[in-house]
Amino acid sequence: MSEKNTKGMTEEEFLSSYDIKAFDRPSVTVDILLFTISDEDVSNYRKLPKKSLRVLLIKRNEHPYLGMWALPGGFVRIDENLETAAYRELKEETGVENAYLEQLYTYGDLNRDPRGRIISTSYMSLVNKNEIHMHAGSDADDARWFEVDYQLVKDEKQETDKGFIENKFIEVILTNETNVLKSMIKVTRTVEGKHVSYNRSIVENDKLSFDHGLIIQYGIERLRNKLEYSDIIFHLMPELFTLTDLQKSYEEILDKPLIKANFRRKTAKLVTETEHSTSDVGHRPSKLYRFNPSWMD
Amino acid sequence: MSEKNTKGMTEEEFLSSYDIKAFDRPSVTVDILLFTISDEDVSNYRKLPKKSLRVLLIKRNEHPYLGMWALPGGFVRIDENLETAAYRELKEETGVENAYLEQLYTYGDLNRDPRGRIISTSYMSLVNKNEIHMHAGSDADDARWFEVDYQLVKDEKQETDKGFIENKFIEVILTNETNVLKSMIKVTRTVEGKHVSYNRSIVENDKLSFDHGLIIQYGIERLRNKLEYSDIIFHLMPELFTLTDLQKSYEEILDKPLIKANFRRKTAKLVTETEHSTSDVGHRPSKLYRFNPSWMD
DNA sequence: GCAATAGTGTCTCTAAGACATTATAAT
DNA sequence: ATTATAATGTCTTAGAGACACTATTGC
Repeated sequence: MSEKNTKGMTEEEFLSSYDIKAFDRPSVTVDILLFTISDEDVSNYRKLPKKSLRVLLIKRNEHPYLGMWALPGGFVRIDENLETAAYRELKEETGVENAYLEQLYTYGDLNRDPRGRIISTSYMSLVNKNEIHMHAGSDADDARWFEVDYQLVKDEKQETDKGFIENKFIEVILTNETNVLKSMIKVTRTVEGKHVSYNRSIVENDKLSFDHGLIIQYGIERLRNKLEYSDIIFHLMPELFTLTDLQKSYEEILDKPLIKANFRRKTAKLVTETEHSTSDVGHRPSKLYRFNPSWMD
Repeated sequence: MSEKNTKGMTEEEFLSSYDIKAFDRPSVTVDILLFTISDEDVSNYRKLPKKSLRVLLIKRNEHPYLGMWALPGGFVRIDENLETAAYRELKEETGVENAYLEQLYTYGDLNRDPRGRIISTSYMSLVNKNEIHMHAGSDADDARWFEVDYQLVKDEKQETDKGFIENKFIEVILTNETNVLKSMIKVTRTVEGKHVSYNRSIVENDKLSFDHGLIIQYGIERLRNKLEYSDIIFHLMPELFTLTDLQKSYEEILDKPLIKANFRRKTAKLVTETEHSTSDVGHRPSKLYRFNPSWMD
């Protein structure tokens, strides 16, 4: 097209004279919230192992937050897509190449990073523990899995003259053999007449870097919601699994018990029975199932 | 904390020597997807007006995409939060100050903007038509509402050796007294074994700038989903409304008819009856309701 | 009376939830 | 036989969906 702008310039003329660096720009990073489910050790030979939801964190070996724990991530290169950057970081930290990856939210507050104005897009990734081959990357000499604990601590509601303010305090506790990290998140819902607004902030932070507590809390919420209406759980499962495994995984993430018969009815269309079954488990063996990706039809 | 890094620097020393501009950085913009619902003119004195979902677009008066239509938005300043930038742009373009605003998605593909590497975070805003006082801003001499039409044109599924590929073609048509804009979006779902991936791309674009067709399509999907489990519809409604108004608004967004009695049962807890009612409508008057923000309890 | 919308009653069907019963492996 | 899990049956209840019927206004 050879249309001209108000200064009589064609598109080519405009673009060649356009200096995108004339304005000061923020830096952009990606942060990866990598979840997996693993089995805890069992005491009794005939008992099944308990499932535990875990998140991968990296011990920072540089300022700021030196020695504290952070989500894997890093700067987006000028010549790579946002999603490509996320996949690259994921691979650098975990060796996983084809993992499920979903964009979560972009954090852009002014003072979230002491190094300067840094905007970060967070991604959630789900992997099955068996498919990970960890090898510490260049800026990650210390990557570890942390067990996730999530609970609503307080839910208060104050009446105001025009409506009300509701504050939910959610505590996220991340545990490891040697570390306990905590973050308390305040989710505020302000209602004034028909105007509603939400705000999330960190009110307490223990050994977690940046605003990563916020990202983790948001990610857990997203994961829980998506469990109810999507099939993402299967990214956390191995190729073959028992229905009890599947149920325990749901229960661990949602943090509530489910009734077996009902659970099986609801998930029946999502899975396909295979020829295989468990053996040597100290009790009745269980059929193994696999995910049925055509369940939507 | 006075811990030192591997080079023996304290945090202060590190930060003062840290040059965040050493790496080339992208530019960051926000784009606002502003929806409203308006009444179409009526022919018959006793008939109610039809509802129509509309989106605000701005005619570009500069390269690139000179003369085409784009979402309102602009560069994020180095000294403002991401959300603040979105609110600022929204106010500049529409005069609306307290509107509902929700982050949608961040687009970061390499070649989405011919001016250079630009990453854009999109926001969805919902306003009631009565509360808008339009006044064209500096780089927006031409802001107009477009009626939104959205339809699934084709849904094809091909078997592959390891699974299948599903392509959905969705056409978004934006109409105005003088313009018809179109965008065809392809949503691809690739299933290979248990690995599933999604991809969205524009396959046809008529008079719409950048990847804005993609943003609009995604926004409509988000809006539809949220209608089902949240109360955002009320941001599109006036202070007082009839249940029929509310129902027609749902129907317009979801693009399907609802059954009155069922609709009223389901929305009953979301609203409060008032003393007021309509009058001079050429048929039985209707009670007016208002949103009940405490419906969650 | 009529056109158009307002508002309510009720039947059916499905799915969620709760609970109970039977089955089968390892020791 | 005991223990722990596997697998299925069935009753109840809540809610979605479909449809029918009555009510009220302006002209």
